[in-house]
Amino acid sequence: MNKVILMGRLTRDPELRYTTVNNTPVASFTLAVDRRFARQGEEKQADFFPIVAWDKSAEFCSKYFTKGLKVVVIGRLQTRTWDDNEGKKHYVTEVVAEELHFAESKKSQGMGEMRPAAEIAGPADGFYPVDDDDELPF
Amino acid sequence: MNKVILMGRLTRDPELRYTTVNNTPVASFTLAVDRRFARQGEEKQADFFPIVAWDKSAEFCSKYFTKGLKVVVIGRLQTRTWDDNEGKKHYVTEVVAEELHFAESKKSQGMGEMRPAAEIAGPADGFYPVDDDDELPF
Amino acid sequence: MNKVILMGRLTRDPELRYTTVNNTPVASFTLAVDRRFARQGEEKQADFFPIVAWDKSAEFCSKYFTKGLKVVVIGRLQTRTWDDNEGKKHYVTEVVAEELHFAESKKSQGMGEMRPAAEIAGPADGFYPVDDDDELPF
Amino acid sequence: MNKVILMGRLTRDPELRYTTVNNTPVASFTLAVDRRFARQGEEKQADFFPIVAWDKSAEFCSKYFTKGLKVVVIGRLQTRTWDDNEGKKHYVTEVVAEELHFAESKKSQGMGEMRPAAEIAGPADGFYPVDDDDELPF
DNA sequence: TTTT
DNA sequence: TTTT
Repeated sequence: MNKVILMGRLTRDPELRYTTVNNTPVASFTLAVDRRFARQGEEKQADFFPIVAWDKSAEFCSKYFTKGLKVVVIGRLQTRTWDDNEGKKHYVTEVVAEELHFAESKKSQGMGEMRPAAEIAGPADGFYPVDDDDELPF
Repeated sequence: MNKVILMGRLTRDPELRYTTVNNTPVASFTLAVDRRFARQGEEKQADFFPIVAWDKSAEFCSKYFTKGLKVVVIGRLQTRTWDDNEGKKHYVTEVVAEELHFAESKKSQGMGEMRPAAEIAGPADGFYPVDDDDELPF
Repeated sequence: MNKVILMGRLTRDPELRYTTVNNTPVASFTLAVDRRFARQGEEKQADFFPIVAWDKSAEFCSKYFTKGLKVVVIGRLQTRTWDDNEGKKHYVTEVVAEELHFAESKKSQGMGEMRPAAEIAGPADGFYPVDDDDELPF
Repeated sequence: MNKVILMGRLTRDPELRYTTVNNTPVASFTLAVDRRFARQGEEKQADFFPIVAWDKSAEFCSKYFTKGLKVVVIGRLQTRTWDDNEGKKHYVTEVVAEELHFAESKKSQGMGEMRPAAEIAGPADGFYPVDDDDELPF
């Protein structure tokens, strides 16, 4: 069992790429999540987490998510390693999105009513993403 | 382990009461949670869940939550029984709130900027600051 | 957003049925979830929640889950109404399983190694259950 | 909102330390979380996440958790930076434990019956009884 | 650098 | 008996 639920704001527009092997869409962005309200009126703090979305959800992201938007990400924690140019191994912990939701009405963005976003899943998964985002009326 | 995470809107203002024994504040309201977007373009559906909050969180609720507001409730599922006037036993499943968050900016309610809601907890608990991570000894 | 995570024990073997319309498999059982450890050594308490599983997961349940087994259920809360024989409306809150996991090794049940159970989903959903439970080596 | 739920095994005994400032107990360990069953019969994979627990829960950890034990960790994701001996900044994402549960009976460890683990919380917090629901005023 |  |  491995479940993560985050609510926060995009620090930038999602970046959409495609895997070289299967041409699978992958989107990535960073989510700024406010820490719990500190009582003594200290300055507001946030954590920044890398989010990865695959396939339909990758496309969904890059289509509807923009810098500053408040969203909910439900997914799983995953670790990835990469080697820097000195050949040193680095460990990155990121959230693989399984569900994406809007967390505030987007009138300010001219997108009308808020609604739950599509249910999504990764490519290495046994189940496949729903495409109900295709029916989103905007 | 028993954890529930819901995002939805209050169907009415929270109702604040006090226990007869310890005069503990208890707030209750109903949360309307939209079902996932129905594919065939059916009418939008929602589930309605009874939420109970205690102590600080009870007071917090009744102070800042109002009918129609979109909030996130994190808590635990619990079952309660009560007897109706015919002496029949009824079973109610409700969510005992452990954390409450605003899920949209509340400009319309004249509260300015959105911010993370107070962290709340059970009756024997209070607010507490969360800057503990500064002290990591390694 | 609507997410529930429960760990507990089956109070009875799951009951498997089929919908009259599509012949969709539906399994149901009750999960006994211990309340948080009370400090003063009071008697142990539990809550009892109705769980519903659909399709592949329904079959998975009725095949591998038995009375007394400790499992983790991840899913969503849902409300259902039914009318009793006096024509009175009743509201039931139940958990629709989306993922099922074993929570303890099942040597005592003669099933060898423990492993994460299949990822599953409901029938009214846009995505469909994985069938990796077919590859479970028992 | 920031919630993580993980089930996995300790890769080593927890390490208990104390902050220099307040002498607050801090325990840390790594949790190996199996990835969802790989379909093509690939070798089993796991992710490894750093867990941090404070105060009561730190002591609880170091007392009852041991290498190889299967546990459930509920907490929040957090980012921390540290500088290596070359003065380079490193980013670590870790899980701050808010609740800890045993996920399997521990007969092999000579502890008799399995039971729900103690509920734990942040530094300014303590244990608390949870029989509050008896007092519902309605 | 990892657990069963 | 329900919210936008």
